[in-house]
Amino acid sequence: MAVKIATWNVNSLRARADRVDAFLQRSDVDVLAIQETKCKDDNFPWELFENKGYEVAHFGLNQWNGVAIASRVGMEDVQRTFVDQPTFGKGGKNPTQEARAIGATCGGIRVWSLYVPNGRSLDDEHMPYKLLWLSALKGHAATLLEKEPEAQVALMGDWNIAPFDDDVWDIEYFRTNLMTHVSEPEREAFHAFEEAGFTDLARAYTPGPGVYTYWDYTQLRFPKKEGMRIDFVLGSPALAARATGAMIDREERKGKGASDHAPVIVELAD
DNA sequence: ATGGTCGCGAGGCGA
Repeated sequence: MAVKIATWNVNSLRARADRVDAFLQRSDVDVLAIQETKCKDDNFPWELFENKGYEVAHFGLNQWNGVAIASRVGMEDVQRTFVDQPTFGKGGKNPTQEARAIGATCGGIRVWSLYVPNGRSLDDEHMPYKLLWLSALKGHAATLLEKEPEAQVALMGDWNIAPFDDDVWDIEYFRTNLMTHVSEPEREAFHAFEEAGFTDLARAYTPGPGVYTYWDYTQLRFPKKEGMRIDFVLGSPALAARATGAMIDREERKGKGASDHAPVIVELAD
């Protein structure tokens, strides 16, 4: 069965409920990986998905982070946090597992909805956390393929990394201002997934330059076309072999009440 | 105009 899978950082599911509803309606996706739900189970809009025939699994601990998977092709073996997922506590105090990863098997695909730590600044303690988090995730993903080389795995989410210079509107601006998302350690952490056998399933169908998935709310970044490509669907070899198309729903970034991220959709053949 | 925008939740943090 041909399926469509998508990832979208909604920046609050409650604030974006109507937009998510409309997106499901028009996109016809079978699986949606959501990031930044910004809620707990108590105030998660379950009916939004159930009314449309989707099963949904959520992992949210507080008003920050929060990840979910909605699927109408099955939802098995839900897993909250991956093996050896690092913890974080500001100033090293009270380190806790954050709600940044949820996995489930949907239609034979091991789907992970991922919200990679931001890093905040190059010299912030959040940056080593980000790098360690990615290293541990890569370890988990590589283990999946060692156990089952033909496994269909989709690592989908907000990676908070722009892997190539063309993935930001002006690399010199980022370099000059010592900005995150483009540093070599971050890029190496991303490319390690490719070395482990994973492929960016959307890029071949959405070539740059000037193609982005995120635009900052400030400084008129969207109308000025100053964005970043930081949301990705990385597929294992068996999944990559099924990819037939992809699109970035840039229209979703327009208008009042938009998330700062656009959905990334990947089409898979039988 | 040395900021400019969001969301959460009720002041400041996170992005």
